Amino acid sequence: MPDHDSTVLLTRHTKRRRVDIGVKRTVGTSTVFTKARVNLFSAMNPHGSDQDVECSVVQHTDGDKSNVLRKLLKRANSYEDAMMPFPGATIISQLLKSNANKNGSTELNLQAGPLSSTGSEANQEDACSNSSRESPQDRISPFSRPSMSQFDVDRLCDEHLRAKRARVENIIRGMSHSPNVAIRGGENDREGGQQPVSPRDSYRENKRKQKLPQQQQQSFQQLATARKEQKREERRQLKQQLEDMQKQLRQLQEKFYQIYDSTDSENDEDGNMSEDSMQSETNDTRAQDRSDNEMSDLDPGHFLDRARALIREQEMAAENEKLKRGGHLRRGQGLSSLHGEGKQLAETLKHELHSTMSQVVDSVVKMFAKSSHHQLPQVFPPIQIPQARFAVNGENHNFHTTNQRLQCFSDVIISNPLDAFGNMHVSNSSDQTEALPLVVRKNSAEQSASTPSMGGHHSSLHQSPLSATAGFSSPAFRHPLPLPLMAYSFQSSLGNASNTVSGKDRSSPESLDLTRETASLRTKVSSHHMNHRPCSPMHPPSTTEGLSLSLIKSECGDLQDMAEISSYSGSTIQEGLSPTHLKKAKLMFFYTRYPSSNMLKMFFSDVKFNRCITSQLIKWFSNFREFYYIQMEKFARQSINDGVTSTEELTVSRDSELYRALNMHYNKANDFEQVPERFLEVAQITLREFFNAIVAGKDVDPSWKKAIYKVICKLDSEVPDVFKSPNCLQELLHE
DNA sequence: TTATGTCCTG
DNA sequence: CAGGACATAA
Repeated sequence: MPDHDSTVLLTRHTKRRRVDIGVKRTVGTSTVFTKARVNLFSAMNPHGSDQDVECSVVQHTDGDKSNVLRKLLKRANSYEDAMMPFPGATIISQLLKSNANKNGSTELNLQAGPLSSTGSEANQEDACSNSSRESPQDRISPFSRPSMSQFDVDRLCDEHLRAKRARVENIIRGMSHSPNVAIRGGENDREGGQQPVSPRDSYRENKRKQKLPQQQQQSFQQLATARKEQKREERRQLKQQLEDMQKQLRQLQEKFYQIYDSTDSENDEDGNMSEDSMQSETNDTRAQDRSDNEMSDLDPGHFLDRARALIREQEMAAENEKLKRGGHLRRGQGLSSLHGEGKQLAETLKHELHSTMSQVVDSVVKMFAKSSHHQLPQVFPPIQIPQARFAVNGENHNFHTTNQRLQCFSDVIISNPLDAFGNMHVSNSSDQTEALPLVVRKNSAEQSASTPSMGGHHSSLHQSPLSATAGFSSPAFRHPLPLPLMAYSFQSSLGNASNTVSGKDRSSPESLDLTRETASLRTKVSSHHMNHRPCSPMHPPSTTEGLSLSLIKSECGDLQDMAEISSYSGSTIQEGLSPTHLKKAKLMFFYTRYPSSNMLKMFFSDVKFNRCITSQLIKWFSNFREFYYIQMEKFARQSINDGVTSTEELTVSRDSELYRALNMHYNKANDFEQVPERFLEVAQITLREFFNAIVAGKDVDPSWKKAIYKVICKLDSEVPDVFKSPNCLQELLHE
């Protein structure tokens, strides 16, 4: 039984019919949650022991899930944290690290199972480090051969091996500039090789080395050299690409500066602006020098860094441009023609710049992803480096495919789906037809640069619900103008995405809260239509939890509907209901209390109807009626209390308080001056109906209002045709 | 099942 | 005003 049935209704005068039926209501998880919250937080139900047990179980699983999520988030954060101190760290090393973490966590989670209470963070960390500590002994390579256990043979191989290993490690070190990874690899190395070893240790070491049979070693050598070649080749390609990019950028910058010059010559107040542009130019050259220097020691991380830096520079330039334009605008000294021209050019340039940068970043990322895809599995499995920590319970997971690794990688990165939306939409920026606010661009550009696996590489990702929603929302974001329903659609896309992503758990309290949050924010988004984020990114844990657990039941969450919505993005038909529509609906309520959905479609012809719009409109009128009937009941009771005995005394005029209350609700600004007389009549009839029913004591019947509703629904009048016009409000209010 | 409506909550 | 739970008619 739901809580309000048991608690609230006790104190209520009006009993709902389904109070009785309520017994039938299944004890769904959601009600259990509600109950659990009541139990846990209000301690209002000290005797519900059975339910408490149930609740604790459910709560537990939920807690575990959120633990997992928190962990994932934390890992994602720690990934970013780790990135920060080591800007030179290669993506590969980071990838390895994140994978180590990721694998550790997922493995353990699988082990522990969702119901286990041991899935605590500390436990995981312990297990992780344990596995890494014990891995040298525990690891069993599939290539190991028992016949290599002879001590002499080992010794013969030893030096050879050592040389090879040194080479391999050089390669790895060349790839990874990350100090921590390098150090860790070194530690591992010293552990086994360079320190003076006791016989026992050396035995252990030899035992470990047996895991590399000679044949394997030979092929490994070949692989290493082949890989070197490959890397050189890719290096060349990347270098060339970067040079091309830089060339393009320089050209674009020159265009920019031409504009600067043309305006600067006319205005000497822009000294600091020129300085800024100079600075960015010097930054550019300096950075270029640096990158040229590092070109010989190329690694993909630098490409990304470089790309990011370039984006920032371009954005700075663009911003300066914008500021300058603003300045000119303010001064407005006959520059209007030049200004318009320049602005247009600037817009074009900005767009070009942005799309170029996106392409470049994407291609670099793709390159990198490809190279890592090829190289990782070849090089790393046989080498004894920290991936040993992947081994859990003697099982070696070094042989995970790169796809898996990348999947994990991206999983961690996309821990905040909202950010992911942002990324998606910006990585498609070739579609972008209008300049987005710089802040947004900057943010997302950086993000897209820092999420390499999200580029074209992960084709499966593009089939995912996430991308579906992104694909849906990006056209919406492209229209900065009236998109009030964006919130609605956004919410539905969230609901849909999470629905598909993680199954059918739609009963967490968080999800409810999230829904409310989005709901309450929805209207805000409506009025500030460019606010892309109904859910604050300030609370990634709750947001993400809400998303993945949530599975908001969304009435319009069908892909079909979303496709409908998106397919209409280009037309003049609005995708959603605006405050204007609400106002219009309220005015229509003066004529009709029970509009049919067909009628609504006729009168809101400027809205693209789908199921969700229809139900929203219907809901509006339902809410209007609710208010209307509440007022009626209130005034009826009031008049009874005031001693009114005959319905004849009950009249509704434009002066009456009842009318004022209603008018205040449906016509707040009172700018609609043609409230039909019929409305007053209907209101009066309703009031009398309520009065009679109450006097007759019918209100003891839980459904006593139904009879009244039946009467009232027949009193609808025709809505004037003016309301069919999309601009009816202007016509109605300014006549 | 779906569409619609009501009641309740926030 | 919106969402959820539920009822009910079609």
